[in-house]
Amino acid sequence: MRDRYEPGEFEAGWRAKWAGAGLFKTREEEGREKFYAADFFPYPSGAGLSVGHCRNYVPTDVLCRMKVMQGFNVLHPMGFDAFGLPAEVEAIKRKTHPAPMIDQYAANYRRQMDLIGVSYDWSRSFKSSDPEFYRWTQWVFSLLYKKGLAYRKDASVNWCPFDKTVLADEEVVGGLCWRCNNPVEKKNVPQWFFKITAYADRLVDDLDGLDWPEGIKAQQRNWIGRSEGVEFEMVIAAQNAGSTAAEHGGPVAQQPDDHRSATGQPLDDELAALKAEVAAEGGAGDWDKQYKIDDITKKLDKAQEGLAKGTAKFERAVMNIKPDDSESFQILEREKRASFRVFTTRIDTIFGMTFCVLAPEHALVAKIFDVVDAQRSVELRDYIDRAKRMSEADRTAATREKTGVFTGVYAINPANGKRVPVWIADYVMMGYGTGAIMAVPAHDERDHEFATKYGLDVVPVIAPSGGPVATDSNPTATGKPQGSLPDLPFSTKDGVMINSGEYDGLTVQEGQQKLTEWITALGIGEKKRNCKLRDWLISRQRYWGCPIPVIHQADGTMDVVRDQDLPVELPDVDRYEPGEDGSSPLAHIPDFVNVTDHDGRLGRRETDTMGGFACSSWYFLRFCDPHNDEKAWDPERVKYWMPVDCYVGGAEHAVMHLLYARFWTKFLFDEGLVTVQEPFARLKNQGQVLGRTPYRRPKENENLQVGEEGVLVSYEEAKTLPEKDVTWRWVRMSKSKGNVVTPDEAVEQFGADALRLWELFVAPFDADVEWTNDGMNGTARFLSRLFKLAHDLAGVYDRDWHAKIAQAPTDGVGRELRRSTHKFVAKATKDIDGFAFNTYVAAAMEHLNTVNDLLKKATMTDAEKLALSEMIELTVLCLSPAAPHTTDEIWEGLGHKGFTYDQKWPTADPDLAKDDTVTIAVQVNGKLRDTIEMPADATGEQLEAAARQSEKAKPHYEAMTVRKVVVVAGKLVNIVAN
RNA sequence: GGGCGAGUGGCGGAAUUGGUAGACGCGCUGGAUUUAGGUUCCAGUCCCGCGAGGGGUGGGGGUUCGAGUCCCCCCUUGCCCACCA
Repeated sequence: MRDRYEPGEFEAGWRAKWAGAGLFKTREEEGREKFYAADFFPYPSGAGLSVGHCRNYVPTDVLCRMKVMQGFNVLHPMGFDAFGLPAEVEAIKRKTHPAPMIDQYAANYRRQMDLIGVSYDWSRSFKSSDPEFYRWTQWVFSLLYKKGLAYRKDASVNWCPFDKTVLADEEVVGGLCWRCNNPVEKKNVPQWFFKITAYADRLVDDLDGLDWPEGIKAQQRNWIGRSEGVEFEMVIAAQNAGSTAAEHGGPVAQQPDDHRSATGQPLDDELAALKAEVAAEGGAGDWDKQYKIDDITKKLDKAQEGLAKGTAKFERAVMNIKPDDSESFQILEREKRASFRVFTTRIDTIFGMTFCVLAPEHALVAKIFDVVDAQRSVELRDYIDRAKRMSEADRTAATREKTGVFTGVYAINPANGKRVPVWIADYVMMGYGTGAIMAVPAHDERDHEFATKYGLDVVPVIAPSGGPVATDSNPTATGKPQGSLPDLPFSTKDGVMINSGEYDGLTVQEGQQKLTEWITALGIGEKKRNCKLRDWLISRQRYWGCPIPVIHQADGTMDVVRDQDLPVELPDVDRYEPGEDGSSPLAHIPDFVNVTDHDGRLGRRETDTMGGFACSSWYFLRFCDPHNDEKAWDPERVKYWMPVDCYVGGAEHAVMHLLYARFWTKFLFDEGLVTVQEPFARLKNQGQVLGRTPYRRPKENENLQVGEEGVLVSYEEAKTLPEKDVTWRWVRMSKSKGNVVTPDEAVEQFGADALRLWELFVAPFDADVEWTNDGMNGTARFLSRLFKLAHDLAGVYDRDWHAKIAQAPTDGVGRELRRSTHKFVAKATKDIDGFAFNTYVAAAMEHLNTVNDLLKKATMTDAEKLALSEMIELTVLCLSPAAPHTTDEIWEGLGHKGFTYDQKWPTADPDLAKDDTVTIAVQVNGKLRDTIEMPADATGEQLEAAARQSEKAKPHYEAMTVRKVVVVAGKLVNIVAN
């Protein structure tokens, strides 16, 4: 047996033997538990793998290898996310076709993955661009289409003029394209969407049951952005066409409204009972009951058609418009109830509404043109046109000052009957809620900024908790008004209502409930949940993607391609560049476009393709049954393997891939095609690997991009520059930064197992790493020590140790060896399961150090020889997942045939691992003064007695009175004295 | 601005979850072996102090017999989201 780690001599040989034996072929044997682990579906970039990718693949591999040894049926597949923009862009740049290019890149990825010994079952591998795969992507599309969850509509979409493609919302980062960082524009074209919003509630609610990093769950919740509030109707009041700006928001005489009377309508018993329950519970927080109440209320309202609308109460509260003879008013009258709806999460602040804002795209804006004078109409048009032209980036720039324009019309605040001016401003987004808001400048920063700029009223209606504050409507309250309110605006929910009529004094929570009840009873509003999440824009006007399987008929209708006619194959063409106008290249291929459907009708194929995230939304299902050409999968196979027990990849996919895959899985669950509602039971994000990257100072007259602090240079150039002009920064490894360390070079220099161990050991799994090769010296050294130890013990190794060791004496060095061995077995098992790979490797090193120390004391008794046999065998097996080449080499050197991968994972004996003496800390007043060795099972009395004997501790309390002695079994004795 | 996280030797990081801070490794220092070393082995390595001892986990307070760990305030920093009503 070799006595040192010489990776060049044996590692490649073992990889060949593993492949030859089909070692990593998935087993589906009866009577074993299953374990499905997957790494994120990688796009095979031309740059190849870096040591950063390995930080994803090696830990998963270690876990899978242990699970195999523990007797699980393990599914550990790998495939390639071949379709999509990155591949197409690269192919265009290299003036080649994406298909052969991707094949070449994927082959290189596979070569590199094999090089570091990852145990993928390549017999299950596929690329998303294989027709045998995307046939079923199209099939899922057709299922979604049939359920109304895939639809086509004209949409203002994110358009990247540089990449000439439409982007999903998730692909727009700060108004810039996620791929090329160019500003994204708005463009109005027909597009395909998946109705992910229909699943928004479940996508939020089901996060709770997932073993995922909390940060990722929070990001998904935040992205979906569910919020609960009230949506209600605001009715337009007119004003004189020639009225002055001074009238904006000017107070009008308040009508003595009786809000509560509106709730006095007859209620059915159930409703009354529910309300009583809510009241009994303190009245706050129980949304489920609230929803029930709302439901019943709505039904009641419908049953008694017009109850609310027909009542005088309603007329008084809502149609409280000052009679006025202006032409505009008459038009509005004719329109009958010109109105708009607003959404608020703070209905409790409704009395503080001093104006309303419509998004420039709001439908009501067109009507307003008709009722305002010519000059104002020009102003409005001008503002709206400018808003439309503006890019998303400009419009949403956080630093931008708010702009807006008064429409000339007013709406009625239903709470107090006051007229409030209606403005148009682009800080209100058409895509969220109703595209219109009630503005409460006292308690909303954005509204406050706007109100300040345009001189609109600010009326505080909440006083933070800490005592009632005197107000107009409650002048006798005990608190002093002056200085009691913090600077406006503030948005606390921990406060009481003021300036709110009969609601004064209620807490925010009480107010929300009462006002919601009131506005619901009034019939102009109801509780509502809103989401920031929008439907998933899936179509791309690009070549390199999965074709959307739809045929447009001559009569303007659409048909989805029949299952038996799938796949709609991507035509093999020479030219596939996108058109300048944003049209799909497929649209220019007559053979593709013109189609005769199964009924013999002439039609036109849909020429859009799907964005790459469609493929990655179900590939993990295909791995369960990858070669099925009858169906996308056999439900039995998917039922067996799903869910993915452990899913590993980078945190950058927190919202896109992971949200889409969850959506498809839920949809397929609803269709009865899969048995799980969630695809990934456990998710782990590895930390990023950063490479040392040189930047030089900008030269004179050289402009830096915003956010850049220097000019990126190559290592070669950095060497030629004076030291003071170069700053080294840690930047994520990428080809473009020139800071990539490849596994190829690391394996060449240090060996695959040294690389694997270093990937595990370098830092906690989820921590970012500033990569240096130096550490691999340490892991290679460790492997050499392991070889040396095995080499030296080969002569005493008795492979029948197991049968004999029970009879051997259990004391001295032999006992110590066994203790260290079993401690390591326990630690390795626990740490691998817990993704604590760094401490797993550290424990192996510590164990080896202990063994080497013990060996110096050993006299090679029979008992010691057996303990050493056990030690070397179990140590090798427990290191097999991390350093498989090395352990197989040693295994063979010890006289075994086959692979450690096929061996049974050792089980630790807790009795053997247990210490029989422990070091007890002797503290005086919490300060360490001495340590004493005691039997592990010593009683508290014995510990205290021994501690009191300590000569080192005595001087520190002799002169004092001992007040108490704290004894912690197995840990310490603390003598408290003063 | 919001959400989540993190601050421990020269460096990466350990710490049984409130119980001996610095495991393990890198680097460094000294020694041995070697023709040589990007080799191997041995010893040392938180700071101050000759010493007994003292100080020490970003800073300040608190709870406790005892705090890296829990609570409050502050500072620094990473990532994600960002006019979402």
